[in-house]
Amino acid sequence: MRSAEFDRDQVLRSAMDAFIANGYNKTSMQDLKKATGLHPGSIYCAFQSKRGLLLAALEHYRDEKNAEFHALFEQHATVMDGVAAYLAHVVEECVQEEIQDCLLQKSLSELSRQDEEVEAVISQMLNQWQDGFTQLFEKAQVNQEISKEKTAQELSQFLVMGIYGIRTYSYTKPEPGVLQQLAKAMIQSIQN
Amino acid sequence: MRSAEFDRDQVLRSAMDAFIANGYNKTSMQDLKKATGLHPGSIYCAFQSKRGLLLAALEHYRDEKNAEFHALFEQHATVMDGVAAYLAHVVEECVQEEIQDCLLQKSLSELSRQDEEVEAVISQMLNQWQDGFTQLFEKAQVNQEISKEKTAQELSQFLVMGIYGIRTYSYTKPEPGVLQQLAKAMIQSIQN
DNA sequence: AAAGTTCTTGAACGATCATTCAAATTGAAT
DNA sequence: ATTCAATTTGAATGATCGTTCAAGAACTTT
Repeated sequence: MRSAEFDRDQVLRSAMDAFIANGYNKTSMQDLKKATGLHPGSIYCAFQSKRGLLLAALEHYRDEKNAEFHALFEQHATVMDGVAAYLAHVVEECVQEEIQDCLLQKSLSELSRQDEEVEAVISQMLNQWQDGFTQLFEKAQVNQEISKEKTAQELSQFLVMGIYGIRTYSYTKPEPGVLQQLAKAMIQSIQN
Repeated sequence: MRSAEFDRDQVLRSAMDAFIANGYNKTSMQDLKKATGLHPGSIYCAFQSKRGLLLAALEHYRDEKNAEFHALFEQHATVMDGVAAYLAHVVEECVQEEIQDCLLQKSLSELSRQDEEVEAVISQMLNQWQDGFTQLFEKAQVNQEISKEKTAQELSQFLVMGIYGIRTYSYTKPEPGVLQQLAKAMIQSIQN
């Protein structure tokens, strides 16, 4: 056997960035070659197709964000502190000059009516992500940090909706501070 | 002079549907020919380019939705009744089997980093739409229907964020009822 | 009815797309 | 050092893209 020469993580990170910047359909193999340093043949050898590379990039993105998620919530004593920090992080990503969309949200919007399998894969990833919030809200309710007026699942669904909304809102180039205000309003709504 | 044979509104409606179904980049001229009944030459004569057709379709969509907007709010005595009906309408669109995305939101997500002019045009349209909500909330505050704790603009921004979020959430194919619950939670958050 | 102008038609264009594959190169095994 | 198998390379492929344009059809005016 002879092992591949490229660094798989580095290639996937580059592919991720390219897909985020241009969207799936507008990212050509030439773009991917330039971004990853891999020639078409190598990409097809390693990932079967452009679509296969997207699926691998999606998994890589999921894993990266999952690690970020848990690292962030371990840094905060209360769940709501963590949620506030999480939303602040999302807003920070949105206001950056360099593109920092969510690969899952962007790909889902683009491909939801175009590729049922990719749609299902992304939906599952986003639901797993939401489940992470659900567990945190359950913990917060046990600790009497937040009320049990709404179920933990209802709260996580509402939070996820808000994050989708904030990310989309950022496309309309609002004045700086509007996104922070939206995040603040989301937290208030959850705490009531 | 000789007037064009096609019905402009009908052509734009067909183009709208095609762009919503496939996204801008994945809607080919062949698709548009099939959808509109117009041959490539006619499309280029009337709209300059595929991009020009998109811009015309966006305006048509804006006008249609604007009419819907005002018609709906005239049917309801209170502003919050109207908002509830509006959200119910959005949810209804989202759960339909046939595609009913918002052309503005979908196009903005796809083209925001790809075409600055289109991005600006869509952003302006969405801001106008938001301004409609702002005026309604101002009216509701004057009528003491809702509190003045938050400004009308803050409320409309929050509502628009929620609608973006609900539409995106619907891509993940949630159980029926979840979207209604999100809409209900949005209204509760606004009324507090 | 004839002429003139405009719209419609659809084939053709160059560019670019995702993908393939045979040749060249490389690393591991003998 | 030599052989073998795998990866890397990048040119070639067929398909499809948005766009153009010259010819034909149709409406309007004279």
